[in-house]
Amino acid sequence: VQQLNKTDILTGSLAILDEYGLADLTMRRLATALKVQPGALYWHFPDKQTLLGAVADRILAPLEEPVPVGEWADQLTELAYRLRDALLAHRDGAELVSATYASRLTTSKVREKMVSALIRGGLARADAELGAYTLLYYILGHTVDEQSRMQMDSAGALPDDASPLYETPDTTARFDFGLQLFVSGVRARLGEHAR
Amino acid sequence: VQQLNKTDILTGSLAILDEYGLADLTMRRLATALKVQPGALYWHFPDKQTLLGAVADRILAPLEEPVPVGEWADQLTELAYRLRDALLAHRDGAELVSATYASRLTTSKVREKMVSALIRGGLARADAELGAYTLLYYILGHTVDEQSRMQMDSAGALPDDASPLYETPDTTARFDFGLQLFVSGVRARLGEHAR
DNA sequence: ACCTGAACACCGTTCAAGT
DNA sequence: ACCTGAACACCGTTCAAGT
Repeated sequence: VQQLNKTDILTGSLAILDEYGLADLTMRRLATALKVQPGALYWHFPDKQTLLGAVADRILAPLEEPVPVGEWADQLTELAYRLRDALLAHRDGAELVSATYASRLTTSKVREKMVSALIRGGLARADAELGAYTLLYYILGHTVDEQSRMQMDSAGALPDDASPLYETPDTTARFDFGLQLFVSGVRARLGEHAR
Repeated sequence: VQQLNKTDILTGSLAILDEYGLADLTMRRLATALKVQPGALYWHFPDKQTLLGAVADRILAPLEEPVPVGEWADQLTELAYRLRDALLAHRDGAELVSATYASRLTTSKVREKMVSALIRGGLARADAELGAYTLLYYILGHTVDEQSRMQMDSAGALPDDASPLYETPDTTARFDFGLQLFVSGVRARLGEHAR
């Protein structure tokens, strides 16, 4: 740890994120962890927002992997699961991405891949764009909720086996519900009914 | 403005929100606006989070109004539009609600009304609950995006008539797309095809 | 080019003490 | 019961000055 570079800063950011959460990911704490003065970070990144954007990119890196060929609906489902997995892979990952990716989402690779899948499915370009946004909003919203609940539960140290029975225990099934609802909606729009 | 009460505080909060935005809605600025010391606010609200929660409730108050009788899909559409309108009625309204309502959403009236509509439509209770979440996530995500874009545009003071042509100008139509996609998805799940 | 030292202008929250 | 005064423990950001 002699010469600071962007990669070190991002790695340090993810370490703090995973161990202490988004609220503790401050420029000053990050600087301390990197054994550097707070001002040093500003030589590499213009401001905190930009840094968080770069962290978000790192979190979403697994989505660069090409999705296997197949039916459009399967590809879409695959993309959705990958996105959710990437967000869940880091503490507060969903919150960070949805907070910093608000408008940058427009230029994200995931979105483009979803659009292509929808176009191959038969949607017009304009509809495919709107559809991709719809799915993205759902995935982010659901995952932020799921993750915050997970963390609340583990922090609450639930009284023994009193796990929340009132909820479907299988969060993946819950996620899949909305996902399949979306796919069904697209199918209906395409005039398909079978499957 | 002699004796401070919760209502005054909430009204003052909304005033700051509308005029300066969520970032400027701080306990200290609020106190100054109310001609009071910051500590005074803590006699009425335990912390900022709770205060913001109460502000969110005020923003969503219009949704208490009973929704007219009709087909379930129409009721759902009506609820969705009302929610969006309520969020758009205040600067950063969508952001504030989606940030503070993360888990409180579970106990919101809107959600319950959506659930009832979906049950009347024919979904099982468990599916109706999941469906309501799905719709809610979409509405919040879409509206946060829409509102932030609105504010970026008006701040950017677009070079004359160079309004964003690359996007569907009608944001309501964009919103409706995802909404109808959702309704179609539910219909498909119900085994309906007509309409 | 890259970082330190030190400051600036803020935050949310607490709490004794006043009325 | 309700609020003030004053502090505590933080923030993000800037920038002259050092190497």
